[in-house]
Amino acid sequence: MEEKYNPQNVEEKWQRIWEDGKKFKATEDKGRKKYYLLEMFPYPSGRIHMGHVRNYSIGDVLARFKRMRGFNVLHPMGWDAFGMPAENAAIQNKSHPAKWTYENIAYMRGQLKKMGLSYDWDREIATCDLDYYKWEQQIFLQMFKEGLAYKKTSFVNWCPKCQTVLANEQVEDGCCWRCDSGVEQKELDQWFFRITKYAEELLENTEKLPGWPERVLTMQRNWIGKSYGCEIDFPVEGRQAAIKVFTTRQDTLYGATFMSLAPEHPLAMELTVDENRDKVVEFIEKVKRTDKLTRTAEDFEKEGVFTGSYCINPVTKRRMPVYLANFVLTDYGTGAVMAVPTHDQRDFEFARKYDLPLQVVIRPEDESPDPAIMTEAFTSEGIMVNSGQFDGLKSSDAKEKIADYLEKKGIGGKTVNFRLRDWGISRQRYWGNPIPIIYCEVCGVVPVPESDLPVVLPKDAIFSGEGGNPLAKISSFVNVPCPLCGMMARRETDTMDTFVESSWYFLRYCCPDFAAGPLHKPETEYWMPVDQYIGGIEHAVLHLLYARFFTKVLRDLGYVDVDEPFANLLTQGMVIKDGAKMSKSKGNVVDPNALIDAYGADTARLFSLFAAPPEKDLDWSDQGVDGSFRFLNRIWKLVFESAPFIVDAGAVKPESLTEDGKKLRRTVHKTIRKVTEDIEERFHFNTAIAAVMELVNSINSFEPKNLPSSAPVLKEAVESVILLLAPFVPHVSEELWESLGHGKGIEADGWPAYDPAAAIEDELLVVVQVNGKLRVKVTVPASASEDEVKSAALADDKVKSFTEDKAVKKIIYVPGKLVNIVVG
RNA sequence: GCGAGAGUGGCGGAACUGGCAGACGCACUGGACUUAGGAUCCAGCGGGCAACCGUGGGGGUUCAACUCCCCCCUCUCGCACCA
Repeated sequence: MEEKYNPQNVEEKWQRIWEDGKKFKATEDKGRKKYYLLEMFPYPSGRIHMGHVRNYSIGDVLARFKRMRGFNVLHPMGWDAFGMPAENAAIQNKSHPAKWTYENIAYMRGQLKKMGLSYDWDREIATCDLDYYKWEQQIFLQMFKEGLAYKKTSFVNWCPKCQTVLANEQVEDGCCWRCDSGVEQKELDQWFFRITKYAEELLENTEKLPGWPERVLTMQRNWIGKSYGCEIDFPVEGRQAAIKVFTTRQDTLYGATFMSLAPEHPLAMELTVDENRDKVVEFIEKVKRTDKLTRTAEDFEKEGVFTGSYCINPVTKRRMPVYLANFVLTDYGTGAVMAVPTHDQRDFEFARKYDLPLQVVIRPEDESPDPAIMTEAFTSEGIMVNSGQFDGLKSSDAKEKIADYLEKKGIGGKTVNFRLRDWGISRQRYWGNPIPIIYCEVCGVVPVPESDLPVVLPKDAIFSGEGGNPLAKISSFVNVPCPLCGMMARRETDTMDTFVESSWYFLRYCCPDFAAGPLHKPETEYWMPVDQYIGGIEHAVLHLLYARFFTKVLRDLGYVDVDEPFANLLTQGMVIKDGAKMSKSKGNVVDPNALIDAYGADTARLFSLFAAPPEKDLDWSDQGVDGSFRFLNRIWKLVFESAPFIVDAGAVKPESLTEDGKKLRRTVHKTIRKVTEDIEERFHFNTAIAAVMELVNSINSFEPKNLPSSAPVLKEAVESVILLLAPFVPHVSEELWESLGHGKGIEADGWPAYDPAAAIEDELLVVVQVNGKLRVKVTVPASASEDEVKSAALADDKVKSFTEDKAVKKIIYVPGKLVNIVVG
C-alpha cells in the first residue's frame, strides 16, 4: 500500500479487475432474490455531463449496495440512439447520422467506464442497432393488427420553406427556428398509437404504485384527466343535424346562450351562411397560421366569428348563435363548447367582446348578480335560479339531477371524458425506426409481412437539410412491390418517434441477445419488473406514461406478464451552478473529464452524492469537491496508519472492552444502522455519508490506538468505514479493503451487520424544558424510571431557578428524550 | 390561467411519526508545524454585552411548531386555454 492516495492508479487497477473478471455480469438464478436496477439511458449527444454523473452515481450506489446485501443484481446500460441531433450534425458536418452516433457512443462508453459504474456491459443496447429496432417493427405490426396502431389526419406545425414538421420547441414567436419563415398548421396523415384504450387502466394503476413519488403520480393523473360530465345534443335550427357538446357543468345548461365550435370542427363550414363565408374563411385561415404554442399562450386574445346559423338550447329552447372560437380545441371533448358566459370566464370575455346575451342560472347564497353589471363570471357553486324545475337546488345537487333528466328526455346523458389523446408517432425524419408499411394503389395500406422484416434503414441518404425527409428521396427504398399483389407500390417514409424505443428497452435488457423475437419470457419473467428506476423529473409524464402503456400492450400481446414496468421510481433533481442549470449558453458547465482527471472518479461520485439528497437540485461547488477529495485522503491516511495494529487483530470481545472502546463500538453500530436505513429506505446518501464522516471523526479521536487491547475494536471500526463507503467510492474502498488482507473483493464479503446489543446506550441525555424552553440537559442511567428522570430534572439547580416560587402545573415526559415542566 | 414543488447561518445542507434548530461539509478566523503552504493538525464559527431573539411574512392549535391549520409573499419546474 502506498503512503499517499493516488486515485488514478487505484481506479485503473480496479476497473481492470472488474472488467477482466466480469464482476457485474448478471445471470438468471432462481435460487437468488433478483434486483433489477435501471437508470434512464442517455442520448449519445457527444459527452456525458454532470446530470449523467449524478444519475449514474446514484444508481451505482444502489447496485453495489444491493449486491453487498446478497441480491442478484441486473444493472444494464445502453443508448437512446435515434433522434434529431444526429441528423442535424450530419447536415452540419456533411457526414452521416450513424457515424456521428456510433462515435459518440464509443466515446461516452469510455467516459462511463472511467466512472467505475458497475454495469453488465454484455447487455448493452443501442436503439439504432438493427438488432433492436427490427423487433420494434414486429411489435408495431402486431399493434397494427390489433388496431392499436392506426392512421388518421391531424394538424402539425409546418415550415413551408424547410418542408418539415416542427415540434413546439422548434417554433419561436410563430416562426421556424432555423429559417425564420412563418409556421403554418398543416393537416397530415399520421400514425398513432391508441394509448386512450388504456386510459382507464393507466389511471387506476397509479393507485398501485406506492413506490413512485406522489407528485409524479399526480402529474400523470392530471395528464390522463378523467372527468365526469354530460354529452348534450343541441339541435341546429332548420336542419336535421345536432351539435354534440361535452360539459362538466351541466348545472349551467339553462344559462347557455351561444355555441362555440373549434375552427377545425367538421360542421364549421357547413353551418356558415353565404354572406358570412368570406369572414369565416378568413378566420379559419388566420387560426391555421397560428402555431399551437401561440394559440395556447396565456395572453392569447380570444377571438371568434359568427357562422350565421343558430342551434337550440334543448331545455330553454333559446336560439343560440353558433360561433367559431380560436380557444376551442378540436382534440378535447367534442370540439364544441356550450357557452355559459355568466359562469365561465372565457365565455364571459367572449360574450362581452361580441355583445352576446348573459343569463344568470346560479347565484351565491346571499346575492343576485345582475348580468348588466357583472365584471367576471361566477364560477363557484351556488343556488340554482332561472333553471325551471331545478330552481332552488344547490348547483352541486343539480348536476346529478340534470344529468338524469337529460337521459330521460333523450337529449344527452352522463359520460366520462379523458384529456389523454392518442400518441402520434409519425416523424418525417431519416434517423429513426422506419414504419413497416407499404401503400399500394390497389390493395391500400399493406403491413410489411413479418417474414419480410426488417425494413432496414438505408445508408445512402443525402443530408442537405432541405426538402424534407431524406428517406423519401431514396427511390430504392421508396419504390417496392406490393407484398399482396406484386404491383409497384410506395413504402412509408415516416419513422417512429424516438419515445417508442425508450418505451420497451428495459424489457429487452432482460434478453438482449434473444434472436427469435423481441422478448424471451423466461428472462423477462425472472427480471421484471424493474425494482428501481432512476431518472430526471422532466420525464414525469411522457416517457414514463408511454413506457407504462407499452408494458400493458406487450402484456396483452403475450410477451410479458407484469402490468407495470417500474415498481419504484426515484426522480433526481437538476445540477445547478451559480444559480442556473448547467448549460453551454450560460458558460457554467463543469466537464466530468476534467474533474475525473484532477481528482478521480471516486471524488466526483462522492461529491455529487454528498452535496444534496437525490431528489433535490444539486448546487455545484468546486470547493465542495476539494472537501470530498480531502475526506478520501483522510480515510486513506487512517487506514495506512492503523493497518500495522489491526491487520492481525481478532474479533471484538464485548466483555473485555474499555469504556472508550465500548463507546467507539456503539458509534460503529449506530452508524451501520443509520447508513443502511438511509440508503435502503430514503435514498438520503448525503446523510449516510455525513454519518460515516462522523464515525471517522470518532475513530480519529479514539485513544490509544497502538495498544493490543484496542486493536479488535479499532479494526472493526476501520473496516466498517471501508465497507459502508464501498457503494459510494468503490475503487478506493476495494484498495483499502485489500490492503487490510481481504482477498475476495468487497462485494463478496458483504455489507456489515448491525448488532443491536453493541448500540445500546448505558446513559441517556435528557432535555429539560421549563414552559417549553430548553433550560438544561441531564444525564441519567438508561434504566432510570419516569419518576427518577423527573426528580433528576427538578433537582437541577438551573431548573430550580426557573421553577422556585411558581406552582408546577404539569410535567410532560417523553421517554428517553425530554422532560417539560409547566409552571404558572 | 391550470398543475406540481420549494423557501432554515456567509454557502450546500441536517433535524425521519410535533420533542435539543443548524448534524456533516464548505468558506472564514485564530493557533501549531514550517524555507514555504492553496498540505496537515488543533481550536472557534446564527444574531445579541445580556435577558433573550432566530427556520420567507402574519395569525392560530399545542406543555412544546422548521414540522400541523388559515391567510399572504417570493422563487423553481411542467403544461395540451381541458369546457
